[in-house]
Amino acid sequence: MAKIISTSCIVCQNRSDIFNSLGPEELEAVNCQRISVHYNAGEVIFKQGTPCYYFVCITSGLVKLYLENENSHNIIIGLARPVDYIFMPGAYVNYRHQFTAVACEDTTACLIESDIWHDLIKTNPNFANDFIRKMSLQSIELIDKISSITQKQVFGRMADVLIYLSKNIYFQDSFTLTLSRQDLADFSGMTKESAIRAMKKFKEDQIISLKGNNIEILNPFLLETISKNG
Amino acid sequence: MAKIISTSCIVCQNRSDIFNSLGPEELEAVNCQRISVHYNAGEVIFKQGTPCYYFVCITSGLVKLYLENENSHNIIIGLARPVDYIFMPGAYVNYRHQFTAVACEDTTACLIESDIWHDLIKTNPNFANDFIRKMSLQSIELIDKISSITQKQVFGRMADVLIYLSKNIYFQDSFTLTLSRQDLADFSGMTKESAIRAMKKFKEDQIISLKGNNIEILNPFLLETISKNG
DNA sequence: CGCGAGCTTGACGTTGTTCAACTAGAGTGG
DNA sequence: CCACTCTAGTTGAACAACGTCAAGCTCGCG
Repeated sequence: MAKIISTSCIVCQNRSDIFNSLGPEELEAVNCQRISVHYNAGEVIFKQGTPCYYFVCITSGLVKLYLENENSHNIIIGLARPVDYIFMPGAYVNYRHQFTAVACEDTTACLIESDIWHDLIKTNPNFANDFIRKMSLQSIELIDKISSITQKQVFGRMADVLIYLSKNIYFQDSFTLTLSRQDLADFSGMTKESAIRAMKKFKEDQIISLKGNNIEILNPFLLETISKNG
Repeated sequence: MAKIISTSCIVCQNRSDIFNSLGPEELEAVNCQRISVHYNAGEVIFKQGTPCYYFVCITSGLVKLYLENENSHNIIIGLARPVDYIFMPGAYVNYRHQFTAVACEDTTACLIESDIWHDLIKTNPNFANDFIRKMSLQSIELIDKISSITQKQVFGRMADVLIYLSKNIYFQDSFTLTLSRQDLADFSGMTKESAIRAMKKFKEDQIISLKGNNIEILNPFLLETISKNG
């Protein structure tokens, strides 16, 4: 976790889409203020329940967002990738983090003070509009997660997770997992053992190929069917 | 489902809080355009998957918002009460309803065109700010729901629902349910039978009194404990 | 080569669903 | 006014899905 040097927001290639509606002066204001940080895999970016002062924009790596529970297993409610920022519902409500963020891979992120963010919302209607759109997308993802976890059984849930990973995280049918089996389990709301058994079944049925952390979806159509039928 | 006459938004007592940041001209613009509608208990206000043109503000009654699933049971993701409006994440994304809304009691609502709403967001920063705060609250509710349903067993989940109803819907420890047992089950992500058994247990343990649809929480402290321990 | 963390597998137990039967109350038509 | 029906609620028994537990495995690393 060390501060690193990086280019200005104005020319940054890893800038989140949300900043596209900002003019050069606004971007410069963000740039002056931002803090760029490197996290090693496994390091905590922020903890559930702690105050939130910063918006976190991911410029490289992969971050898991999960709900902690002392009595029970954790549950991953989302992943954040480069060109994404981490949505923070608490930033407008109780100024607390609702969930914990941990780097799954080595990750770099820019921290942007929420004051600046709030100012931009108030002064730039397009930024506000894009922000609302992003929050809406996030709500839809949460609703999808509720639907998946409550209305489907293990195979359907695991199918959802594999589809999500290939479409929204790795952008390929074939990918090398940087999440552990425990993470997959937490993401699909089941135990590690159930996750492993579900994947084993998919492998036996030739729906995926699975060698260690290398996954290839061989039959996306069947996987979709399993996802649909629960 | 008939159009009814009602007072202007400017003096309306049942107006949603979100409108507090509007000036008289803005309120008048909303007023000119709004459509007031009465729904009988059980009537559908809008269906999951259909286009959304209106924001729905509840002025009386109670509305359940739920995810439909042909293979599986429905799941209620929220309730909307007077002085609330129904959040619609689709209004900024795909212009489709993500869930179905059905009146649990006789309900009146004002429909407000989303165009007006979008204009207000763009022209009135305070309105935008309040809207973002409301969406944030909604996200937190969804996260809480995920936490409740995935990290707790039936008793914990039912405790959550009873606490939610008393604190956020009926505003009393003693209330007459206008939701069916099936609704309670859908709200806590379990079957009707499990819901009934959980309530029966609470009754036996003197945590609640239960006569038909009349519920009184006798031991809120114990109920909180059950909620915490899952 | 040995250690340890994460992964894998099987046996078993628990939770909660499913199914089927029964009850109570509300509405309907003879 | 009384059967009749229909729906929501209730209960018990059987069953399936999934979690728990314990043991063994693999692979990277010192």
